[in-house]
Amino acid sequence: MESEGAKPEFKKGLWKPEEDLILKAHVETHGEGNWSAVSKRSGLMRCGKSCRLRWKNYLRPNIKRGGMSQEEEDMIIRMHKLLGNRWALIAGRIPGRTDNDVKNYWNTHLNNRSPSRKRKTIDSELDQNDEEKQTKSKRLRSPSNSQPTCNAIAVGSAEELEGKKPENEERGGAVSDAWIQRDAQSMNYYIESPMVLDNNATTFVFEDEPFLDYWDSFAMFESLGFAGDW
DNA sequence: AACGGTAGCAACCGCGTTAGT
DNA sequence: AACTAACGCGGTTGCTACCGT
Repeated sequence: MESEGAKPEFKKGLWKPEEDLILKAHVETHGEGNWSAVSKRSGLMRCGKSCRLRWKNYLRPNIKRGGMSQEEEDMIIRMHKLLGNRWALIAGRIPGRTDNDVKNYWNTHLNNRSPSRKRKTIDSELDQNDEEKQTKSKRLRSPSNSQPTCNAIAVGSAEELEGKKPENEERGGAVSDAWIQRDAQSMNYYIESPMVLDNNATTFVFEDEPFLDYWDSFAMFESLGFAGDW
């Protein structure tokens, strides 16, 4: 029962190129932040939230468009194993990719179960036949339609990656620590079922190597605060 | 060629957290 | 300390393009 005129009518739906230009120009001159003021100052009839999202997911510099590389895909898989649905955290490890990107990619390419999308995919068993079906479908269009080859890479724990303990367990879903073995003496984690990929850009861990030695520097940095904890 | 079904992306919504007053 | 506004995140939905029949 909002009285007319009480609150401005914000535009919804897809952004037009000219709106993008306005927003981009505005942010470039005024900087990020204070999104609620952006619509007023810029003349865009979009709510601040919408502006922020558009900037963050699309207009920001260094945003990567296009399909995920095999490296990125592997990274997503590994990180999801660790962190669950913490898309922002996962995206933070993949330069140029946004949480929305990662989330969408996971839901469409990697997560066969696709729980949020209740389309009639018929069988709930999701066996190998499912893969056949998918192969028949649009996945063929994708240049990188190969299934993930990495299904067992997990290092550290979600707490380590975040540098804190999760306040809310249910948020972010299941974090599988089952992959991780910890050496009581060396106090290092080991992968239980590692898969070694010949790829320098990623941080896969060899069976006999303590993961900290291989973890990327950013993660290392983040872990430091936690490392003294135990 | 037309139609229906589906995948994929973009954007919205609701809620929790944080910062400012 | 309490309240409010802004921000950030994850879940969900809408729309469009594409594919198979």
